[in-house]
Amino acid sequence: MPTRVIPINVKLLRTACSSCSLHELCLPAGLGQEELERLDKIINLKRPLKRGEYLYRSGGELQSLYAVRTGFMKSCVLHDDGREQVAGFHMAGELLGMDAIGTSKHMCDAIALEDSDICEIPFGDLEQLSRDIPTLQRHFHRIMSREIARDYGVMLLLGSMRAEERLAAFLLNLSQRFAARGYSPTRFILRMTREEIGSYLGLKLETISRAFSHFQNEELIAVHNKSIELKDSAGLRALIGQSAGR
Amino acid sequence: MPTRVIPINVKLLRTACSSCSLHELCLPAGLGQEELERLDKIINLKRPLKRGEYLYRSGGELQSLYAVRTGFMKSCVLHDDGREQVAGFHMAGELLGMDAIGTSKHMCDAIALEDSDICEIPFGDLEQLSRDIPTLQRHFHRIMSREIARDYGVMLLLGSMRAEERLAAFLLNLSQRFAARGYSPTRFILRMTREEIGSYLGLKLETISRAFSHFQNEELIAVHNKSIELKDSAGLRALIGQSAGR
DNA sequence: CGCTATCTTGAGTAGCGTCAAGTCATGTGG
DNA sequence: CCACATGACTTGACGCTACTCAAGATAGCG
Repeated sequence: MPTRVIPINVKLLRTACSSCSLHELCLPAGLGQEELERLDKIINLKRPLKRGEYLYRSGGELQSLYAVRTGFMKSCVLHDDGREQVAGFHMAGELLGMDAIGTSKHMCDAIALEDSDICEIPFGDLEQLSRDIPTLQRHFHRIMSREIARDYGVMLLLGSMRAEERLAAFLLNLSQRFAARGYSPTRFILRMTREEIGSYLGLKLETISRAFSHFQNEELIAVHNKSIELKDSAGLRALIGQSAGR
Repeated sequence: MPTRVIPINVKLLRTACSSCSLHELCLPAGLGQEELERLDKIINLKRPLKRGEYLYRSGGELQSLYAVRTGFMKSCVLHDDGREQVAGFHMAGELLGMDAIGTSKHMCDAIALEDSDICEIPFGDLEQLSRDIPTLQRHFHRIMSREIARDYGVMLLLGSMRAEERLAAFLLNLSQRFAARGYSPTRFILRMTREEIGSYLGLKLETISRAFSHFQNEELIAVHNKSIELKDSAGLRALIGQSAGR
């Protein structure tokens, strides 16, 4: 028996938003059947990404926006001097690449943290279609706006929270996003390393590790390697804003 | 002689993007004459804001987006626990309020840092019009995307730069934005307090003050109260990325 | 089964925050 | 026009948080 999967013809592969369990979370939210089919026509399913593979690279030309269908991605901003920072983690139903519309060049790398399926949405087609379908236009604007709102939240976190507050906020945010996808809000697997969490939160990996240990001692969470159980979400929530803050 | 200016009828006041010196920086960039006139029809000039006045408040319903015509604004994100952080400073030609499209509620306060004139763009009208005018649609998307890209830059700054790097990056950013508006890139007046700069950069006002003094000793800048002269922009640029970084 | 990446924990330190005192600029009312 | 009040800024001394460096444990992968 062959151990390799037969290669898939990328071009011909058609997703069907209409049959995707995420369609109420993702770009097509709110569309009717006929509109869904029109959207389906412009969307391609990319070759699945293996863990560690790039979806796009900083500096690359914007072709498409991408939606995570399954899996887990991160985006990393790069500074000239080689510094690098995780700007976001993306799970199923979330849209990537919107930072590139302004300049037509991606300003970050997008990398798979686990094997992932990605829907490709050619941007020109999307703009065209959203002129015809006001609901789609409206929802696309909402998605971009939510990204801005999320960024403001991260800025608040980075600029005014101390280490343990940041980590608590991060865990609660993950929990809420898992819940929205029908997964347990209290037990989940971290797809990223301590270093990546640290990078996202503006902290060093040792600080993340210590904070995990401390939360565990306080019985707020249970950690075993990458698996997390939130044992006292309310406690975590209470922890945010307690420390005087900067 | 009356010392008070005669009140202006807010509703009837019509701006004219076509005659605005900022129109190539602002929303109408790239539009033709006829399109400009259609955009003019949906835009109102608000009553001028006095220093300290709110343009909108966190939690308020989204009605319109706003463009700064003259003056200087800040937006402040509020955290439940009362913490507050400056999320951005906005100068002429820049658009405010895009964070609210996702939820229909503003997630920050917008406050005038000096007397300012503001153009009001009813959001529903803008969506409508941008379906008719692809150039406008495209440019609106670019503006939202640029806001996302800017936010990523701020996240990088907050997450991975030390105090003096942050301030240097901030000064260079202001310089470049003044230059784009035809003002001197090397001499300008800070419209905000040290505390507001600190809040934006995730630092305390004392740290800002010390960094200014240090830059002055190094002859990178000259500071007198709120007026700044950049004496060695290259030096400031070199300073970013030198210190080991986090 | 061994190699490597990842994680944990400890000890020492640097950078920035905190607190405090004092200067300076701006505006107000007498 | 000056005296005074107020807010903004500067500077110093000290302390705490999170970083750095280092050693060892653990897990995942080939």
